[in-house]
Amino acid sequence: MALISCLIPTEAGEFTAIFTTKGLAKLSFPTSTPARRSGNDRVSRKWLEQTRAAIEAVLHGRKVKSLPPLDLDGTEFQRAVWNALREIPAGQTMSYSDVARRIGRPAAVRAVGGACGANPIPLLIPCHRVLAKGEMLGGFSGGLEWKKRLLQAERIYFNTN
DNA sequence: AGGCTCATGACTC
DNA sequence: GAGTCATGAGCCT
Repeated sequence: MALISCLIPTEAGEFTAIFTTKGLAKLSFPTSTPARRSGNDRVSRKWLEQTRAAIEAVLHGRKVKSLPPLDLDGTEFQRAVWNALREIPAGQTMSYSDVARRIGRPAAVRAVGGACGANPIPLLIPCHRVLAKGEMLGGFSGGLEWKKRLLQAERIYFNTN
């Protein structure tokens, strides 16, 4: 499967998106050393624009209108978790145990954390809306600073210690 | 098959 | 509040 790496310019920097022929497979936060080559001319303008608009929406805490098709690579369990995350509306949160219950595996709390960490498409699959018990921050693959920023954009309250 | 790591949470002092 | 433990899934070797 061909992977096409694209640069998505936003006000928060250049995100890197990886597309397959079937859809968006991965999204990475801006890095200090951005990829020199981009395949932006090899994927549909529509997908690129949907991706860019969706990222901007989340950065501003607004509802995402439309997403490109997603081409997710993961186990059944991970997909179940990711699907549950996509049902969390902007401005709302769930705890890791809430998510575990939601997918019918109430004891798989830690595994939910693992699946969140394996989420290939942060922001658009809103793993930042998953907090630990007591509105504690928990973790974030892109770094806690990003998680805080995204939560603040959605006016979501969280505890710090 | 076994061991190790967790973005957890509940429990003990 | 620090220490400890059960726990499910994933990723090694």
